[in-house]
Amino acid sequence: MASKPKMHDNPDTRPLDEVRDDFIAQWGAFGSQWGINRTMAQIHALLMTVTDALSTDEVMEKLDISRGNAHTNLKELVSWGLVRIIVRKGERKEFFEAEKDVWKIFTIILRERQRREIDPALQLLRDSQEQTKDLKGAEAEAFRDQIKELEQFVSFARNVGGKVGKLSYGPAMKLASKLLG
Amino acid sequence: MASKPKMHDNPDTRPLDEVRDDFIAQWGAFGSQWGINRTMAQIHALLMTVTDALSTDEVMEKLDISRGNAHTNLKELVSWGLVRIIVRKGERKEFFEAEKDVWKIFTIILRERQRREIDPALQLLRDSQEQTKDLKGAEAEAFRDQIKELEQFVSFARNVGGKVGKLSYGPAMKLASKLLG
DNA sequence: CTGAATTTTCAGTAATTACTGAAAAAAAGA
DNA sequence: TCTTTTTTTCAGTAATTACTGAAAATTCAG
Repeated sequence: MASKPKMHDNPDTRPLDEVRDDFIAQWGAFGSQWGINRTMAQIHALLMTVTDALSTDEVMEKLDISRGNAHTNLKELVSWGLVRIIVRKGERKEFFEAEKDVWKIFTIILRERQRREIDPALQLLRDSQEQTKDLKGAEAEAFRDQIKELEQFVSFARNVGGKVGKLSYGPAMKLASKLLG
Repeated sequence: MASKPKMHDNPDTRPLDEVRDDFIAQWGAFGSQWGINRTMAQIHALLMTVTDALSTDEVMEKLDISRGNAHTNLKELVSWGLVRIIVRKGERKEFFEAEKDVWKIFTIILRERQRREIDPALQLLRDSQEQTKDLKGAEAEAFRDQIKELEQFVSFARNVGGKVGKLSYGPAMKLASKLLG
C-alpha cells in the first residue's frame, strides 16, 4: 500500500477520456454564459472531439443524460447546422456527426445568431423609431436619437457580419491579416 | 360611448413612456438570450434612453423592481463600465448615468466579454492540449488536433477583437468600409 | 398487416437563476 | 457622539429553465 492506485504514469498527461470529460464539462459552462443550453454545448463539445459519429444512446451514455434531453439537443444542433445526421447502411438508427471545420462552425454560428437574434433586435429598434417619429419635446427627441444611433450601429455591424459570414477561410484570413499587420 | 378612451390621437405614434416600456421589456428579453441578466439589460435600456441620471429609487419605480435587484444590477453595470455613478452637490444619494456613445458601448462589451469569457475559454483549450500532449493513438491525436484548431481560431479571433476594441470610431469605420466596399 | 426498433413528445419534477424585503453596515451631517 | 440617510448584503422565495422517463408515434423489415 505504498501509493494510491494510478491510472497513468506521466505526471503531465492524463487519460484521454478524463481530459475530454473535463473539457466537455467546462465547455458546457461557457456555453451557458453565452446563452446556449449547457447540454447542447456539451454534446457539441463531445461530437467535435470524437472521431466517429455517435448514436443517441452513445451520447446518453457518455454524458449520462436522459433520452429526451439527448434527443432534443441533438436535433437543436442539427437545426443550427452544426451537426449532421448520418445514416449507415444496414443500421436502422441515426448517428450524429459534428462539423469539425472551425471556420465553418464560426460562420454557421454567426449566421444563425444574426437570423435568430440580431434581426429581431433590429426590428424592435426600427419599430421604436417609427412609433415615436411624431413626438415632440426634448425627452422624446433624446429617445429617438439614441434608438437611431443604436439602430444604425447594429445595422452596420449586421452588414459587416453578413460579409464576413460569406467569406471562405482563405479570403477571411487575408482580410484579417491586413487588420493585424 | 362611440369609442374606447384614447390617450393620444395619431394612429402611428404612441406616448413616449409606453414605447420606452415596450423597448425596455423586449431589450431585456434579448439580453437573456445573450446570457445577460434580464434586469441588467432592462436597466441599461432605461438609462440609455433617458436624458438625466437616475437614482436607485427612480430605477426601482420605473421598472417596478426591488431595491436589492436594482442595486445589484446597477453595480454590475458600473463594474462593466457601461454606467457611471454621478454625485450631485448637496444631494446625498448616488445617481446613475449610462454611456450613450454606441461605439464606446460596443468596445466596452467587446473588451469585457473577452476578459471574462474568451480568455478563460482559451485557457481551457491550452490546458486540454497540454494534458494530452504525450498521448498516442488515433483518438488522442484527433482530440488534440481539434482542440488545437479551436485554440488557434479563438486566439486569432481574440487578437482581431483586441485590435478592433482599441480603435476609435473614425478609424474603425474606415476599416469597415474597406470590407463593405 | 404485425411487431420490433427507433424517434418524438411532453407532463411532471428537478436544478438553476433571479428577485424580494428586511436587516445590517456604512456614510455623513449635526 | 447620536441620528438620519443611503448603500449593501443575503436568507428565503419565486420564476425560469432544463431534464427525466415513460408513453405515443413513427419507421421499417418481414
